[in-house]
Amino acid sequence: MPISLYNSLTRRTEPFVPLDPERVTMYLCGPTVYNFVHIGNARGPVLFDVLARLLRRHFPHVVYARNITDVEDKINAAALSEGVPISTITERYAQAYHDDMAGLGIAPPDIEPYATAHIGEIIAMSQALIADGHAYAAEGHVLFDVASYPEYGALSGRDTGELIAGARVEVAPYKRNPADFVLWKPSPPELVGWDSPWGRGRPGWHIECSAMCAAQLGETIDIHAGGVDLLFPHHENEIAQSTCAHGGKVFARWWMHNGMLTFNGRKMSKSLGNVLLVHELLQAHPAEALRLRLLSGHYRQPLDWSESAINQAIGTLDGWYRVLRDLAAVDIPAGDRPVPDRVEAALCDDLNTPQALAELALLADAARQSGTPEAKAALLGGGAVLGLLQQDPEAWFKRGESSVDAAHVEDLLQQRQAARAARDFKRADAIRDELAAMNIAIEDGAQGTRWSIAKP
RNA sequence: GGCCUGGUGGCAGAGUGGUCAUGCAGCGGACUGCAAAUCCGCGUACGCCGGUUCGAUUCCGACCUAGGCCUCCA
Repeated sequence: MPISLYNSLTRRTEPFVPLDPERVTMYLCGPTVYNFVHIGNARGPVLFDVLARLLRRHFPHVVYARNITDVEDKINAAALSEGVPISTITERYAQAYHDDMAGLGIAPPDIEPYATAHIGEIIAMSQALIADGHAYAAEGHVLFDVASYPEYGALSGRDTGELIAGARVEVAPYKRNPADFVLWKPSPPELVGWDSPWGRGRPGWHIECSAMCAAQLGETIDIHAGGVDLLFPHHENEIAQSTCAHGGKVFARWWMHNGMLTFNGRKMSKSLGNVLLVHELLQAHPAEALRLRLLSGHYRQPLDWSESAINQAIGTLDGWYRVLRDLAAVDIPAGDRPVPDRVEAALCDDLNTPQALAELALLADAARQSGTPEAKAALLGGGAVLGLLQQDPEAWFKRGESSVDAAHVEDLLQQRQAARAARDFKRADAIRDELAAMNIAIEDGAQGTRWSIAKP
């Protein structure tokens, strides 16, 4: 089944054909580790995790890199305000990031390059750009000369003249052109810095990704992904740097951009301060519900986040897990869960996760009605490619169980059963009310009475 | 101001030139001691106005409106 992906560069959905089918390369712009990440930051990692899994099913060798930006001015600011070295900040938040990603069921990338481990490459790339007339040094800075690259603006659909006319870019006296951007900048003694041909300094943000891509994946990569907010200027600048540094070679063959997550209709961002942190959400909600919500809209569309949206996701998962619980006796070995064609087809169609979820709902329905091992295997297989339905159903329904006294619940259920047998329904209902007050929901079925946490 | 996306039933959210999205919630019925779950059934959905067409939610144009980027940002 061929994969088609929308390419931001051509603005069309095109059949995905890697440069080298034996080695498919993908890069996602990772976090700058100066703070906890919010749920909007997690949208890309979740989506491109699903994409990486899809690619791995189609190609024998996929190299997926997601970087850690561990040198950047915001890190410096955080380190300064806490009075600690930047490594204290970056190590703390890189660890938090890993915890958050794992919490959301995101598989680690194959490679996780750190910017500070690529300073040599960054300097070398800057030197190469200067040597070829694409960059210049001025007052301890190195700047990319936008005028030297006529294709600049191809990704974002802007032309250089328009950018200059925009006049909202920083105008610094050492810039030849207001649109020129920094590759290297000087560091005062109190800030982290590395020796370079231009004095002690630190890299600009854009070139870090270019250097890490080239070092880890090669000069031309198949897919470069990130949020649309990075499309300009970050990705535009990456293209300019990498293309010019590599003799005009195509930098990334596919550009993929996920839409923004909004909260109350506004983009969720640290600078706006309307953020919901992943590690806090993970404490309050089941991880799969967060993941389902992130996958429930098409990746290129904006997606709004709300409490009710999470509750809807929980309701959906309840239904699916109920099917699995009813089929608990049917054992499906982990290796015997094929990916259903219709789920695969949806994902192959430009990663249409909402369609894949609709297919999953139909599979759940089929499994509920037929109860066959094949149907259960299909449901599990479909869930797995989306990172859903990975838990034991009992665990799903009894999450948060530690807060209740299970023995006491069982005791009450036995008392209720006795009352029912004696046709003392008033007493039975009173016990049910008592359980409800304890946040326990019960269900009488052919196999006896089940209980679960009503609102974990 | 420039560039770009969207506006689908109570909510979420795909998709398509001409019978179906799907999920959550709701309503009616069956089942159940009653619930829950399950099963059956239900709701004149496609911003507004024109145009193209035998036929448009789907194509084209205008308008209204929401959001993103143009500055750090996933």
